[in-house]
Amino acid sequence: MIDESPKRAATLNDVAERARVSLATASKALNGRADVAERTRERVLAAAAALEFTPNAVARGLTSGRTGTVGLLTSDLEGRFMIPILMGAEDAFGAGKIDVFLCDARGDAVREQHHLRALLSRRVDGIIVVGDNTDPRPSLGRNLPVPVVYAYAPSDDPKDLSLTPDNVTGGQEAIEHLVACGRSRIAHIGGDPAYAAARDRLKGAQQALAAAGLSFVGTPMLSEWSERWGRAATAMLLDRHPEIDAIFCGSDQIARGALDVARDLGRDVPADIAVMGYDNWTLLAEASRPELTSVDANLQELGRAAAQRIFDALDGTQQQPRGVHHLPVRTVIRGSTVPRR
Amino acid sequence: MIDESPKRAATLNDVAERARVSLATASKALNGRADVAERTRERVLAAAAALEFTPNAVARGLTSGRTGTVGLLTSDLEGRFMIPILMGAEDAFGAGKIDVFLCDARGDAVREQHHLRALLSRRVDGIIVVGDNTDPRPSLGRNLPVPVVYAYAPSDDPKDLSLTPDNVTGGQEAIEHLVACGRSRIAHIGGDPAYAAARDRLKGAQQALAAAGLSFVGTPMLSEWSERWGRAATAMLLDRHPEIDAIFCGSDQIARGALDVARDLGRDVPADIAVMGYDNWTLLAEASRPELTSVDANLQELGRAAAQRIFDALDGTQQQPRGVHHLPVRTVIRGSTVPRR
DNA sequence: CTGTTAGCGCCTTCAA
DNA sequence: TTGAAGGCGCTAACAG
Repeated sequence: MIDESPKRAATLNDVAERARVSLATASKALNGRADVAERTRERVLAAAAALEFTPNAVARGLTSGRTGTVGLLTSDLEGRFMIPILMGAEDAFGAGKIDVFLCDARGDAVREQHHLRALLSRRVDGIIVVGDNTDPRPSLGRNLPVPVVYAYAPSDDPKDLSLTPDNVTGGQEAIEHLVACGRSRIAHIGGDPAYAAARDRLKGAQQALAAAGLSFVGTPMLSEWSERWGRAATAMLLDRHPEIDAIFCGSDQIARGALDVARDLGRDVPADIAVMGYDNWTLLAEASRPELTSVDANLQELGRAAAQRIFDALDGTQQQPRGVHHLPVRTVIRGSTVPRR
Repeated sequence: MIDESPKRAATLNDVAERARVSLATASKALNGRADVAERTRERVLAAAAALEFTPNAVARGLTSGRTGTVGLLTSDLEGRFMIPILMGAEDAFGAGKIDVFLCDARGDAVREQHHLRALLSRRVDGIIVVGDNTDPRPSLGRNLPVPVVYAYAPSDDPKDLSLTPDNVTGGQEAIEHLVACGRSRIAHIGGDPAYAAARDRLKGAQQALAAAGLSFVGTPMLSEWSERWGRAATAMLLDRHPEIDAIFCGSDQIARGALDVARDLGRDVPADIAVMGYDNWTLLAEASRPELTSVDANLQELGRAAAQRIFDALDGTQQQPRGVHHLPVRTVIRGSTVPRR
């Protein structure tokens, strides 16, 4: 007879009774503790199996104080940056025995506060706050009862721990790569200058140019994180400065627009003009013609690191580090800067 | 003196002591029950506020049997389809007082089983299983102790409840739109025929064509869900059948490739050729030149619906529905099929 | 080795 | 209107 109705989950008590032992003994047996006779343990395990016993982590958490649970508080799930970070964190935790509460605040402070309360009431062991840009964001506050790590968007409170990609170095590396490819007449098309990301990448690029005894051709153009802007800016650029031999773009979307216009105008990439993107959004980078060289922020690694910090804080052995940490990026080279052999 | 170290969360007992009432009274006062004197209630609330008391949902769940928690079991977080579904579900739940456990099985059955155990041990009130394609997937099994809803990828067990977009109707609507735009020499470039999505969309398209007394120009070409394939197929198509006046593509990526090649070959879109995509991935659709008409699967709505089914099951009032439900799609019209005025 | 007992934090009867 | 007591499922001392 197959029971199709959802059944009540078996409890440790049920197991104990079936195995004809006390509740405590059943607990010990199932938790693999030494002070249980082997035969007894077998009986208990058999009973547990027969009953499809699933230990109640909720009850367990009540006693231990640990729930084996962390909160992931994002400000915009849709954002392209959330996902890899979230994956990295989920990955690092999933390896162990921790589950992740996902909360999307939709960029709304009130909703965020609401979710924070909910997470605390569920007694999460830690919280990761994920932003969708690298501008500092308001801190959740000090002395919360659990460790908090800010990922991508740093907290505005230096007492908090924040992990964010190193956009300045990213800009540097981009220019260094272009220079290494023999380019010297380089232009820049960036994203919205209201974003720290746009400014930091530009800053790094300018530092690297100066170090190489160069400077940008024309004024760096910052406006919008869009393909459309990439197209418009490239058209202007090639019109005013036909001599440029490389464009460093502030995002892959912008770069994609640049590629399209360069092609329309009959310029060969990378022979005439090298084009670099930023973010290494493979979906765009690998679908481009030619494929796009881009700077990767290692977001999955960043998510993993954030999870690791939570672990560390839980172990409590180490002093919880503070401040904003800038994590390394890496340049992924493809056909838009180096011709295929 | 500011305490910077994480502090122990206050318990109901602390509140009761501070308010000089019994634990039971404090509980009643905080839960807004009637049988508490107004002055007493005020004292309790004040004490709770002073202590920043956050009720322990874990302990509460122990007694009530409900944890106010559901599991979201995805097979591939990266997948483009997860996110809107996940958002819809998170949205629907967030409106109430339910939090979501996110688990990414990485497409691995073993890991999925592992996560399932974890979710059950945490006594989630329900589970949503999200797939990244519309092919039937193995059921988690019958008579689990909680309600389960399959989203996007249906379960292979008809006794389960599955919500999946109606790709056949989507294909129909696409063709109907093209026909309404006055096109009659229509070709199809689809994705990987190993996917039900590719076959279903084609099937719907053929039905609609037949209904209009038409048939595809050339043989429908199915191969890969990529821009590259869109480019290659379009080049072949325009070479063999220069007379075609519309291309229905199985995805926005394919359509994007088609647009690019049409432009390269000097064809005007939409004047000479109308191009339709599928999925309404705004990132691609709105960045195209011209912007791309596409079929939207209403995934966020689908996620919301899945959440709603969990709610219904929890209320327990209604009989849990079963079987595969095909949810409606909608065509989003943009410049690639209808010229801007 | 095994079982008894006391909580973990909260809610819910049931008396007082 | 209040408070004492029991229990949710489990673990961690202690005794036996």
